[in-house]
Amino acid sequence: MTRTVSDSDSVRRQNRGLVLSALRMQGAQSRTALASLTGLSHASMTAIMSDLLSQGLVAELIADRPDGRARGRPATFVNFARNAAHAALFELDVNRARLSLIDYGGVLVDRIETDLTPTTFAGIAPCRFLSDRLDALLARTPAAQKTLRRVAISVQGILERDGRGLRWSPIQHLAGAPFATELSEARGLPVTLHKRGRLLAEGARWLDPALHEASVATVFVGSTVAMGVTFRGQIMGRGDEGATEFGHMNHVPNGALCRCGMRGCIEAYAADYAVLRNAYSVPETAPPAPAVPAQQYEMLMQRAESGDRSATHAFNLAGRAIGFGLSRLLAIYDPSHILIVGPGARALELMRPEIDQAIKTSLVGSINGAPNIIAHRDETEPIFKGLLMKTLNDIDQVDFAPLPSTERAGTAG
Amino acid sequence: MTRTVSDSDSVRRQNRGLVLSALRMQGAQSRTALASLTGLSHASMTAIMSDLLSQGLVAELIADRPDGRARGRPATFVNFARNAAHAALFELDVNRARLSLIDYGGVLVDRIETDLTPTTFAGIAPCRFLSDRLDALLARTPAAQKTLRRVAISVQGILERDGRGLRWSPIQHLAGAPFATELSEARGLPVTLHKRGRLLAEGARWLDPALHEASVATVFVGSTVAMGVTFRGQIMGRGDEGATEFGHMNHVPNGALCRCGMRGCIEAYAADYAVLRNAYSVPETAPPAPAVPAQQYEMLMQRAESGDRSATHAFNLAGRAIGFGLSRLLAIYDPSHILIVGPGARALELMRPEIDQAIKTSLVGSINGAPNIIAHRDETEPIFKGLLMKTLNDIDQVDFAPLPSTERAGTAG
DNA sequence: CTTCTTTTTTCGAGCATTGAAAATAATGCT
DNA sequence: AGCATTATTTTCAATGCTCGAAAAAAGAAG
Repeated sequence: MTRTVSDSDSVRRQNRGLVLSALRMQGAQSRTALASLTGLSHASMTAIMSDLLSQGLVAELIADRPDGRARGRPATFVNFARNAAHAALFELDVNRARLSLIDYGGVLVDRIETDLTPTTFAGIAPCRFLSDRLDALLARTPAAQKTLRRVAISVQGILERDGRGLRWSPIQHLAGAPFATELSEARGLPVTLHKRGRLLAEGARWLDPALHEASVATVFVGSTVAMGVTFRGQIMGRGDEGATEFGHMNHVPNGALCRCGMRGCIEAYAADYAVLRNAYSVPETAPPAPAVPAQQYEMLMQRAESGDRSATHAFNLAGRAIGFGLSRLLAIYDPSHILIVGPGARALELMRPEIDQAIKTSLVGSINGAPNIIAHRDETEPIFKGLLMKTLNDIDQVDFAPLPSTERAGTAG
Repeated sequence: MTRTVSDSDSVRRQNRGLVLSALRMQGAQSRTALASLTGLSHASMTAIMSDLLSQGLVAELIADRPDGRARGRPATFVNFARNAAHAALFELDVNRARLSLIDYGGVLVDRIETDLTPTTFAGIAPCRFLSDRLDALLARTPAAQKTLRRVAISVQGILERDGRGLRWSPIQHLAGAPFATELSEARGLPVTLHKRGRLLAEGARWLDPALHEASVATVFVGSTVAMGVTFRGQIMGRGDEGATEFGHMNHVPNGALCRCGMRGCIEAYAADYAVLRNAYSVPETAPPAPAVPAQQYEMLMQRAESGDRSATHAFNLAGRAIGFGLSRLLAIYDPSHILIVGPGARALELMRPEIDQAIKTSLVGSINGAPNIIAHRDETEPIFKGLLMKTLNDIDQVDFAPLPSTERAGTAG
């Protein structure tokens, strides 16, 4: 249970959070619209909004858009004050690092990309690498230096239980390095680490509003296989839950060699390197390629789509691995939707027959029916969007929340 | 998200719930003790307690136990008023139905047991069956008739999404029958259906206080294989989440025939009938026995414990199935403890080597280390305890909660 | 210039929490 | 027996939040 005492302060926080969420979700709104969106009374809306305005978190928009037939008093829209805060978002991948600067309104301000190789972090300490990019980014937008409140990093792998480091990562030389803590101390800013799967879960809700309240498993298929889950629109827990190691769920005991060093993982059948390996009849115990060029993977899909036998076979094996993984997932957690994202999403139709077949062999799949499996063809947006929304939400609810008391709009004195 | 507006009413409910939970967990307490247990101020404690007293939910105990060296004003202990409510709890099993009458204090008042056969519910409608037992029970304790507030039923199988019925159940002729709704209408009482796995999750927290805040997967091994999960002391969702179909997770494609009709389920290797089948070298595609006498299962364990080859082999196969199931579970959800309960708990040591072996082959198991696997030798208590606590909690928070306003202790007039 | 319409703010009431002070109820010492 | 001591409960006044209703504000329509 671990519930905690509730008082009038927690009431205000709850309702303030409600308002901010509504604003994040629906964009600029009038106070009246927000009141009905959140269910709060107009009176409370006024009070909360005057708090937010005096804190500088939101700003009133000038009604430059008189939409013709407006009868009564025109509504003043409010929205996030873009300059109230900035955040730096790193996305670390096996072969690329991307750093984005966003403002409090969620707008992308600037972006830097850097290629990574398996030896990058052997040559430079991860903290140093990140710090350098951050300097470069801030040099181009000096105004953001003062308002930068958070650094968030998307990583792959297994996090420490305290979320401050990595126990294992497919990105070489990253595990064990306390770069988040170091960077945090060097900059005097909160630096958070986010497992990719968790961000997939977060991002999926924002990609398709219809899924915002649903239970969704989002599967990334590409250089790795990852999964995040939401449960009726919520992500379990505060930490890095909602993330799974789906890609490293065992598919076949003692099976194909995975990049993680284990054998028989789903990833070892369904990630790009695995499909490639199978398409070219390389023994499945051969060491996985460190990185597969996007073109090569694309070409393989084309070959399979045009009927090439060995390519088709490779995608069938991938589908079978994912299918049995999903079938096993269903025994534990039964989502209403399964979203496939990443480069491999394009190959869903190649894999679907095997996926369907595998799900049919499970009790839950056959009783409850297979969930909707949908491809979302977008390699990075779910992760970026998830990272962005998670970070803005942290700023909303953590950084800007604990102000103890605020002066109300002057009570006539 | 789906959060809702908070007001002073929700504050009171939250804190009231806190007090009741503390009382359920720790037993009779003084107001002062409850205040420090919940974190509420003494003043609030007085207010909440006078609410509860005037509603008749709790009663003050007469301090019949003057414990010697008590210095100041002696504390008056409060506890649940046992006669404030009663509940009837059905536990439906493949071969037994048990009905317990409990009071609001959680004390078992009376109990009726009935054997079931695969044809029981072919001969009598489930609603009728339940209603008859309930009449018999109430006839023996007429005082409970007026205060009976809820009927709760523990079942096995897959529930409808609305939780009002069963889609599938190993108990013959139970799926599809709307007995919960019928019984509810016939009696004018709320009747709730609970999946066994969910109750395992609920019950595990109460069996061992140390696990109350942990993430636990509780596995029942016996005539079926079931699992419930808690996450940092919480059970996901309001409905029947927290339950899984672990027993029907696929272990080997196209493998042994399961009672559910599918092939290769974990249950088809690890339930009592499966171990029996393997120990006697019956083909694994042979139809499962409808029910295995407890004695026969016990004997099998004894044989294995004393070294009998075929018996040992059968338990090894069971361990392997459970082990791979757990290894696959770990990829999705990583509990700190795994509790094995039910008749098969005694066989844990026979299965442990294979379980450990299987977990070692998974990435999460090898990075994070295997979770603590503990046997809890108690066939029915986790389920009963879970059903009891869940139902009492429902009475606390649902039945007794929505009273709109209560008179405070008279403000000097 | 007045009337209508819609949005926003103000006002008073109601509730729940809290810390501090007061009341209560027993024991221990003189 | 009487008074000091000690621990538990209750009372009191202050604070903060929400809410409904009424008032104020800001344009559009006639």
